[in-house]
Amino acid sequence: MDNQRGVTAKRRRTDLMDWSPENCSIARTLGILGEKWTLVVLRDVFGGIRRFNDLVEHSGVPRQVLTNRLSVLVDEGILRRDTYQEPGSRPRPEYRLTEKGLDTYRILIALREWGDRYVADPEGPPLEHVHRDCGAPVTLTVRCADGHEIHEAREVTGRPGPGALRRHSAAASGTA
Amino acid sequence: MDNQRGVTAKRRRTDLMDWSPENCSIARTLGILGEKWTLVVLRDVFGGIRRFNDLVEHSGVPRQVLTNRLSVLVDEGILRRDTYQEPGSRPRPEYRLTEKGLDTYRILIALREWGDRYVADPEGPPLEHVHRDCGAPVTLTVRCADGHEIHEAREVTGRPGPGALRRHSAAASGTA
DNA sequence: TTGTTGAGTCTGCGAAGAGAACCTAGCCTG
DNA sequence: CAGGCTAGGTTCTCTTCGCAGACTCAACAA
Repeated sequence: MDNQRGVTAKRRRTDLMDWSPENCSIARTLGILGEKWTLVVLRDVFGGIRRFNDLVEHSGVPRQVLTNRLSVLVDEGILRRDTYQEPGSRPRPEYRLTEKGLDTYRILIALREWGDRYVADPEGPPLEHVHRDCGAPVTLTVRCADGHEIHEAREVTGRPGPGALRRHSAAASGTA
Repeated sequence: MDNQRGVTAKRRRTDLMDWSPENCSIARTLGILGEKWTLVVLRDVFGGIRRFNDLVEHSGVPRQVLTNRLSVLVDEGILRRDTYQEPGSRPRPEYRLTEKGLDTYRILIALREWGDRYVADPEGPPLEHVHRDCGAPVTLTVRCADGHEIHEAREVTGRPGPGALRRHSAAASGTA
């Protein structure tokens, strides 16, 4: 349906438009972690809060939503249900991070760093991530495989990877 | 920083329980970026897709939701509404990242990395972030201020920062 | 004037979220 | 062994949000 002008494409489309977003890792990750309270729950579990009521109390998640999120996270293998028993109480479940769950820490650090920069109160950030061994605050660094350190978003660009899929509907603009 | 022995709190509460999550940078960031489609929109804008219909088509966001998200992002100063004019058409708005918006790239990279590792198809990831200058793929590194490179979540721990607020309800455990 | 195009609104239904009350095991005390 | 306590959910109701698809609106072109 492109009324070709001969030379210039009718619209200046980005390359990205030709690639399907259906298997995008970002979208898939958000499909698991992107629900409204999920990352808040993970934040608290990282902080050592592992029990249902503590999570309700601290994170402010509605109980029903927490029930739901916890079971999704367990199903996805991000949390695992463990059992603890306080003396004089019956055994109860607590929620702990799996390896897969632990690996979300970069996401949480990235969110915190952005928030510290743009939406923190003037007194400063309320939470710091520090190196357990030396106590120094940790930060994310972006680096390329050639060892260059990257400081600005503009230095980074996206390109289709090995699993990229062409879109069916995209009538490729003649470019090979 | 361990719980004082003398007190033996009735429950083994984490320190974190005593700190209010109300000014948490992660939660605030999620309050802005955490809606279901917001980061998908940003992903596409990073990829150079800037026009309403292109975003609808590529990202699959429902039009109404896109309208809403774009205006939130503009209000928050993450996107800015710019004007373009195709020859023979009237001026129309396009959406571009501000500095604040560009700075979300670490979040997107963190999400992609996690997704590539845990939810990608066997063919490999569909999208790569590469260094614009040298073409090498970029990755996130976690490092502490003392220069140690961190490879595991367990090496990182959280602690209250300068802006941390005690919770009203938390009966402080005697620690000054 | 009419048609076209990009960028949105309008409408209506179903799904999801927010609160608050209620239920359910074990353990303990009387 | 009845009754209460407690942590961890369920159930219920109400409101909001998401979503698809049709519709509107403002230049510009013919």
